[in-house]
Amino acid sequence: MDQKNKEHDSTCHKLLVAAGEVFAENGFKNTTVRDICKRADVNVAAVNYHFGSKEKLYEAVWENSNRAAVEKRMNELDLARTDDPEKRIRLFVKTLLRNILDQNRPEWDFRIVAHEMISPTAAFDKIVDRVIRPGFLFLRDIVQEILGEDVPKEKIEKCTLSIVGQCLYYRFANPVVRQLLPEQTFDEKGLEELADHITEFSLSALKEVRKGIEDEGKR
Amino acid sequence: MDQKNKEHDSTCHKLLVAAGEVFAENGFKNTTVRDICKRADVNVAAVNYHFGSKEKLYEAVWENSNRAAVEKRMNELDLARTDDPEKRIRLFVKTLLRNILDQNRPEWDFRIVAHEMISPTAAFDKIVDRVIRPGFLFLRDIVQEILGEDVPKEKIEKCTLSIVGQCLYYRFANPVVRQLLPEQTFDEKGLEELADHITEFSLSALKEVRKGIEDEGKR
DNA sequence: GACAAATTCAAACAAGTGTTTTAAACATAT
DNA sequence: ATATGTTTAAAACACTTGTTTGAATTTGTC
Repeated sequence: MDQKNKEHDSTCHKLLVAAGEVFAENGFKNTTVRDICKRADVNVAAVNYHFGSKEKLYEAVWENSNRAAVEKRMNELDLARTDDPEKRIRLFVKTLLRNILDQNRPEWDFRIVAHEMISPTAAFDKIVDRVIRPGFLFLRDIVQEILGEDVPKEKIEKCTLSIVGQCLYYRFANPVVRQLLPEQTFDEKGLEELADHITEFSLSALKEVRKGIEDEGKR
Repeated sequence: MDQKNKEHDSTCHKLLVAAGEVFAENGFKNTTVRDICKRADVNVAAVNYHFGSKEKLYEAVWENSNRAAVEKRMNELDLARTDDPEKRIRLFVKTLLRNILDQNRPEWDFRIVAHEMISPTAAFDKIVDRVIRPGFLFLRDIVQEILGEDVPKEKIEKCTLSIVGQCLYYRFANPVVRQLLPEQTFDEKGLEELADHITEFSLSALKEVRKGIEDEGKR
């Protein structure tokens, strides 16, 4: 509502920061405005005064955090425009894993996405259109390039999701992974190894898929 | 608490059924005992009378649904004991997808699991030990068999998660998939195609991984 | 049928929720 | 300095939450 005040310790700004953290931890419904205000060190009434309602604060948090995050991610992806497709996939996987798993950068965007996934709010459509679909299309085009022109659209899309699925599993099922594979770390080294594995696994599969299509073409 | 009453229209039983559905839809925190009781067509006090608390009802729901589900799933898997590894993977993928995606069977177990994933309750450890780990080990052994003895444990585990990751992505990110790929269906035909794709993709990758290991061994 | 135990029910309770109110504190411009 | 509009603060409000109460009803047993 009142977003002109962006100074670093204005009530507005403190609320946006605190709300982002708490929403990410607990989801929309499980978060109380009192929790947010306590963390922001701000009066309870501030939420409704500055944003109108808890819901509008949620939207503002998303709107605000998203702009920067999406921009950054698209920049990371653009870095890889010039390389050959295989290197681009490697970079895509690596930056995706870093974005969703690196514990050093408190990018809680993805935690909010995870919550949205099972109980969507009004923000859901925006999320898909602005952060998920661009990444999907980016990867799809690379897969397309590797598989060639003769591969049906559906196959390309399924292969694309097979790649992102391998990555996102570690985010969505993170507690499971930690219990199943206690020795797996998510520091720089762990992420690197994971990215290498997923890339190798996926490129191997893509290569075979293409071979299969070509053989089919010859018959 | 009082689980001797298992007749199909006892208050206890009605509560367990209704609670399962509502918990699956909304998670633990977002579910109200009044919602549950309304759906069960039962008085509000019944929850506390029969189960002691909302929390104990949640545990009872899990305990109850789980026994049958796990047993069924293990039976499905056992069916594939005799076949060759590739066929076993195909069957594993197919039954997994069916369990988590088939909209005809109201197996809401996985929806509860999804909720547990982002805000775990006390039930989480049981979930991993009783339903997730057995499936993981089952698949891991097949992957082991395909890749051979010389492959390091970590590689085998990563490959295993690459396979289940492809499947579970369609569960966790289901709303995204529906928006990204509107033409993808989850009926019998759609699941079949999906299972075929994931199996083909994964087996291709595994084959290449093994080849890579063997080549490395020769050097 | 009568008695006791188990169960159901409507109502109320205490605690927690988002929001509103009212007044005080603050800033800014004349 | 005064007046005006903006921001903060404490308290209260209306509502929902899980839970409890105590009476009514059903059930089981002799």
